[in-house]
Amino acid sequence: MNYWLFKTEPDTFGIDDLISRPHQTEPWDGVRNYQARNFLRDEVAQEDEVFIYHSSCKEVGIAGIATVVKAGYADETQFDPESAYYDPKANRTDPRWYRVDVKFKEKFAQVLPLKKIKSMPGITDIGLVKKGHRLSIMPVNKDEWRILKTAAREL
DNA sequence: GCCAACGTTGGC
DNA sequence: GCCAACGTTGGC
Repeated sequence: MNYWLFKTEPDTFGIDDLISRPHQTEPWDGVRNYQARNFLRDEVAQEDEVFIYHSSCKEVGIAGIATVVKAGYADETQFDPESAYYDPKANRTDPRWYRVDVKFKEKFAQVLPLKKIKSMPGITDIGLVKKGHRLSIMPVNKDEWRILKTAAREL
């Protein structure tokens, strides 16, 4: 089992939106970065766990946890001319963009702030604290997953 | 709104 | 395949 961090802008779709969805489940679509796409297509597996990270908002940080309930499959929005994520160069025989389905698991009482994450001694590997921190889908190693989850629950 | 740190595009 | 120009992300 692997661990991940998915970024989202809560003004558009945050952890509360995930909670209010039918079955508390939502396709994680609209990812349009090749490195992030490769993770979604090749590595994110059913039952993996995911930190839901809120960006570009008042309280930047990790808001909760979701579980992957469906591994990578074609992101339907790439084929939809009405969608903001439409990609005219995409084709169905060889989809360019992928998504997974995630289901809500846990919401922390408070968001674990980015500032705090950066100050934690054991947290040196996660993409948030390194260069290349703009990736919207990033792996989290097992040790840092445990440290961050524990810290978030103790807030 | 600023701007650093990227990623992508396209001319050559 | 290089790289300048351009676009986007995201913290502050």
